[in-house]
Amino acid sequence: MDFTKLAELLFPDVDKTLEYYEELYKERDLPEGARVTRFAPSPTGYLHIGGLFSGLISKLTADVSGGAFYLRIEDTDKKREVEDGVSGIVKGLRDFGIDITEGVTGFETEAGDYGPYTQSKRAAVYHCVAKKLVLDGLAYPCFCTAEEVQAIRDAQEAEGVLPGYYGKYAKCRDLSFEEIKERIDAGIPYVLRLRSPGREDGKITFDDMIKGKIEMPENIVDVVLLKTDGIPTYHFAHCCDDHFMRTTHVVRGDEWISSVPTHIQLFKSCGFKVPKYAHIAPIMKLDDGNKRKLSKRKDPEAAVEFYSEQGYPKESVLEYLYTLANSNFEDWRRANKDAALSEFPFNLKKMSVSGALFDLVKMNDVSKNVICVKDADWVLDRTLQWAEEYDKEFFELLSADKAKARAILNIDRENQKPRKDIAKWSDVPEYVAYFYNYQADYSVLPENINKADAKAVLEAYRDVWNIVDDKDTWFQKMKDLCEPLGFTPNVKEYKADPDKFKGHIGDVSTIIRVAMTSRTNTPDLYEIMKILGVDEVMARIDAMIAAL
RNA sequence: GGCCCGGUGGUCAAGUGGUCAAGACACCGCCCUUUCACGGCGGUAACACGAGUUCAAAUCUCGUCCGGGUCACCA
Repeated sequence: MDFTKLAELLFPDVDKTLEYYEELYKERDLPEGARVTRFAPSPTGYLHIGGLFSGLISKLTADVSGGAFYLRIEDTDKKREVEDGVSGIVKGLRDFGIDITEGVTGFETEAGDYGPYTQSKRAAVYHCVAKKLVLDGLAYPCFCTAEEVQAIRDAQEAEGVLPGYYGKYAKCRDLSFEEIKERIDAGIPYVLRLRSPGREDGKITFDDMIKGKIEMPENIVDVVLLKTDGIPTYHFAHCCDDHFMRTTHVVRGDEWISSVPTHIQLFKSCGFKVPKYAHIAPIMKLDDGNKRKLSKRKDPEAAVEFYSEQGYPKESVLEYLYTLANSNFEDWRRANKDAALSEFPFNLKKMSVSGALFDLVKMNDVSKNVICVKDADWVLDRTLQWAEEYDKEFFELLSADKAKARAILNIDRENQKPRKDIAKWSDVPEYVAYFYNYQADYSVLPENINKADAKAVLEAYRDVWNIVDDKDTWFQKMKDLCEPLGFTPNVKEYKADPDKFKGHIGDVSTIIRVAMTSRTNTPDLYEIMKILGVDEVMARIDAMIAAL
């Protein structure tokens, strides 16, 4: 067979050579050891938390090596296409700290010397490589219909042999030039297949940077390179793009691991250098006692949007993802409380081999630690940003009196003992609720406190409280209340002989706390009362007295 | 089913032949305390199972079981 004739028949429009592209997309000028990585999602408009994770790992891998990271859009599946599926992804990445400086940067925009970075715009490159493969006798057109391919598969299943288009089952593999030309002239659609050089019982080993050494059967299947419409399959596009974009390390989800033999074979067939692979385990969820991948359809927390809606600061999401990525991150964070995330010595080799369960409780803890050390302005600012988008009513409420809002959020903040009340901005409305539209609920008063005693405490307290008191005076007055009413200001004394007292200072303060807030757990009461103001404090005390 | 990968407390996990098997979250208790918190200290709780190799196995080998992934003109 004259492959030159075949190549011309199949690709009459390809006028460039491989050398042309080799020259166009030069080796990157980077220091020794620098890694080039990418994140390459489909433009579904939806960013999965697993995608964010994968993108983050990819970027970190490049960053710690002084390399490059870019975003490529893999839109070779027309069926999946959605209107502008790119912006949502770019925004999602940006919202959580991954700014794209190379590759696709938004709807119809991109940056960098290795573009276009959108696969649908790279047909010329794929066809050029495909032509070369045909020229080398490593690819051929296949005219089998979907039904025929399925029939082959069914027969193989019945026979109990490896399913797929290969060897003696590959009906179109050895068509003559004339047969091919006849069909093409007749307008019969065809795909381009790899003429796999794999041996039936060949083995291939490769070293995955996360999973380690893996041995697998060599690929023998004549995989599809170009679909009927001339668009490449993932496998072929991966090979061409990662070669010409000069990717050195392919970081991707481990669902790809089983196609590595195919990919390595493709790279070699094209005469390209095989990149290093790092396959990361997916983020899982516990469902009915079984682990499974977080699912776009079933799990709201799978979408990155969820974290925006809930109001998790991007810093928190990032910190949590870091803890999943490298388990020594938490130790590092404790030792470097103020260090920027970028200073963390991320190590691809320390990635977990199997999938971690996503733990929202842990995530909340991480987030509380992030938020508790920030100042009130930052907290107010972020809360307002969140509320403006997701809780308009609350936004209006806070905006109406920012000084008050700031004062509330500043209670017990900016001191040595920060509270950890807020994990996400959607916690704030509830957290500050008793300052606005107060609905009293005295049922929270602990059962060990007698109502008559509570009433007595409140009646006595309403006469002594004074908004101008400093904190020591304020507290002293509360203590002074204790003994005349049968309580003790000394907790130890109470514990030594509980029967001697009606309660201790903690109970007294709880009574007042409940009157003010209808809660038993709040930040500093002294500050709360100052913010409420004289009228409100008196009104709330009176209201509770009346209710008891 | 074939082929890969994995199985350490409820969760995330250190661990690479010799440790009374780290640490974090969650839970419980105590302490501190001028309330609430924060913090400190302590506790419950794990090497999937069975054989081997070895003086010695979470660690190496084999088998079993369980979990995950993948077998497209989807990525």
